[in-house]
Amino acid sequence: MSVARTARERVRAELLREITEIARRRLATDGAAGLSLRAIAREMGMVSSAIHRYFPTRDDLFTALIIDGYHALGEAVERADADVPRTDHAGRWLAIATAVREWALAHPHEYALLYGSPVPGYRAPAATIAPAIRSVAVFGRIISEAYAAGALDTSDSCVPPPVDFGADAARVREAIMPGVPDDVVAGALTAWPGLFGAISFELFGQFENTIVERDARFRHSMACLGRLVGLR
Amino acid sequence: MSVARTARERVRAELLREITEIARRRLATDGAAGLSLRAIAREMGMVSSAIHRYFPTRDDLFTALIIDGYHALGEAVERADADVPRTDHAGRWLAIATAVREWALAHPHEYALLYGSPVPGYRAPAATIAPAIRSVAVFGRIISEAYAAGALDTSDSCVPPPVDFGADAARVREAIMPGVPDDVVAGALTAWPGLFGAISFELFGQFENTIVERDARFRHSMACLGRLVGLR
DNA sequence: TGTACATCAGTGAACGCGCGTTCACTGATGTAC
DNA sequence: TGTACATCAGTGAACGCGCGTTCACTGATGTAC
Repeated sequence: MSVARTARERVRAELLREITEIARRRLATDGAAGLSLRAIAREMGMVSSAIHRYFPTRDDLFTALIIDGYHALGEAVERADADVPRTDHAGRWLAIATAVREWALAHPHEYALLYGSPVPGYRAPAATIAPAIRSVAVFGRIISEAYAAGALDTSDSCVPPPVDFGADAARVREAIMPGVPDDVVAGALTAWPGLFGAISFELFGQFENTIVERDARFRHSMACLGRLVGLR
Repeated sequence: MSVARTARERVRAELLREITEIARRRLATDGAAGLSLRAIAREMGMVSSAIHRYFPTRDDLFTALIIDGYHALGEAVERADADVPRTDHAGRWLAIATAVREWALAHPHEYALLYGSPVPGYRAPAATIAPAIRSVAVFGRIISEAYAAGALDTSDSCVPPPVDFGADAARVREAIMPGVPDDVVAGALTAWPGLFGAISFELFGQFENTIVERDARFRHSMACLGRLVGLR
């Protein structure tokens, strides 16, 4: 019964884990587009067709990797946020930004899979949407709480948002930033992509031969972007 | 003599052009990693080996595409800058940012080649460095001229840069931003990657199902990032 | 506890593709006298 | 202007690889009575 059934199921779960682990490692050498089911099967000592028992299709493996990646990043962000006093909103922002960067530096190819160029021929299914939101939801919570606490200094931070931005702002507010007015939402939608711009530039080589003190530069950039939303 | 010699050379130049044109088109369906010399040769009605007369190696084709891409983007940015009165520094910033975005939207796969995930196994040779600077050099010029004209309002724009940032700032100043003090260089190094973060988010699907008014949002973001350097 | 049956994992062969690069070669174009 | 030679473009065959996916199959594991 359930013990015996678990025996088979446990092996299956373990193999699923091992496949994605090898796949993650192979991303580094082959890239997402070059990821090969056959190569993974070979590395596992399996015959090439056996892998389809676990991932019927190459795209299914991608989907699993993407979902895992978003969750891993989201978890790192949640942990980083939890380590900072709730009322230190600027500190929380810096902490989660740093967590994203550190995760990206530690897992550059997974980061590229999530935030780099899309894989040609692959369309992410709906199942990837919810995990994708996990990290940005933490950011939204920080902004919400800071605003509710009256801790945002928006005196000079940004120009007023355009009038036709209301519907988009409402969507964002509803999803991850309850109670926050349009202009703050707009600022947040500059700061958050700004974080990923900074990381992508660093990771994809745009700072090569120019920027050496990358930690310092990053912290400073994040402080600037934080001020833009009123975090100081 | 030179007329006859040009006959052959003109055919060669034309074929080189045609090959890169097909390659650019194929980027859309195959992605950079999937770009195939054989497929290009096929499309040109050539035998597959003939293409090596033009690009000895697949990597040589990549290099050509990257250099062409940086130049095309750089030219678009230069043209956009030229259309705005020299003293309207904030307007020039918005114009070049918009030019980058429009070029990216019109050539998403070339943009991905330049600013997306690196192609596995390909290392960009030194010949790509100079063209890569062309667009950011225009940005640097705008900042330099604005600063020299006393047009930057840095009163509240950003926190002071970290002390160990001096050497990096000096390198940037020397290369593209003559005469500009460290704190403004630091701000510029937040705004510029911020621009690419905004574009990559839009292009790589992070705004899907959320942001509809993308032009408005982009303009607003750029205004915020501009203020961060003191452009207003 | 033992037996009959159903489920599932992994095998091995095959289908039908694709790729980059090399090499000896033919024939056209260009050059020098 | 004409001839001899050198350069170059394109051919076709080959080398040695790779891939995703399907399918009939064996044999082990799990389930129900």
